[in-house]
Amino acid sequence: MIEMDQRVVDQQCPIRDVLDRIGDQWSLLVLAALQGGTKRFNELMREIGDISKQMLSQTLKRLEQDGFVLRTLFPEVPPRVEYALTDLGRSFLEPMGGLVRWADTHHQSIVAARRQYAGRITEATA
Amino acid sequence: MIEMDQRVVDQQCPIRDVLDRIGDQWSLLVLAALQGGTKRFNELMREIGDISKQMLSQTLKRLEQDGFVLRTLFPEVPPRVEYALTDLGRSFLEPMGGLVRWADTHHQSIVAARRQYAGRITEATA
DNA sequence: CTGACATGGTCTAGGTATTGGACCTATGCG
DNA sequence: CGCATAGGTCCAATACCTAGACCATGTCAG
Repeated sequence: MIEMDQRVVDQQCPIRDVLDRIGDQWSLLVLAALQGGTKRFNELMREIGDISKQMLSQTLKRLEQDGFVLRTLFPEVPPRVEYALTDLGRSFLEPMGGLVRWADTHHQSIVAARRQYAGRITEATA
Repeated sequence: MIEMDQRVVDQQCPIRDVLDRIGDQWSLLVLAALQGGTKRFNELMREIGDISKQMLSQTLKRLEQDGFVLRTLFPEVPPRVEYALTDLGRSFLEPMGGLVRWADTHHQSIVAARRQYAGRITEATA
């Protein structure tokens, strides 16, 4: 069995703490976007597409706070702000890569499961 | 570089689709709880602790829909329902284990980053 | 016989989070 | 002057989530 035990479910555990942070709607996406290199705020907005300014701002703030991302403000006008992954952030790309590879490999099974489920529902209500 | 490219950020891509599903507040936790074996509804409630019935119900329904979890209803009174991981669900434990290991290893760095950030803020506003 | 209890949910009311859009700063450009 | 630009913040409206009441039905205590 994989090294993942009861602690995951314990509300006080470090793993839960980390999972709660990255397990939100946007953090993984922002990290994925930054994986391509340093990016500016609006660049991230465009790239992710359907994230609101406020959420992007908040997500970046939390990622910065937790040490995944480095924020650099160039005091020009209009201001320029660059976001880049820290070493910690880059190290996170590895387990995240595993997740992404899994998603890529098993996506078909998931789509199939959804179709089958929809089928079952239709049957049941018919 | 890890095999994770621009597609991650594309809203139509399979990876994004999967990430959106597991990237909610509870899915990972439920999967972690089920990793220990078949569980009943209230057992999951107790184990996770701070999840509401509605969210647990909804999360389980989605996980079932996507083929991660198998739901078995025993038509007794009071009804008994058991939730177990499918093969797909079990296969997901592997990349998830990577994530958990990373969290465990780097938690200290994150806590340190938070402390440092708090320090900086205090400085800036002082 | 009456009534409480148990399970696995669903429904509703109220609170919290998220969204889209207006607005702000300050300068350069026509 | 007046608009554009970059990176946000603020607010109102909306979506989401929570706690708790409620449902069905059979079993067991009294």
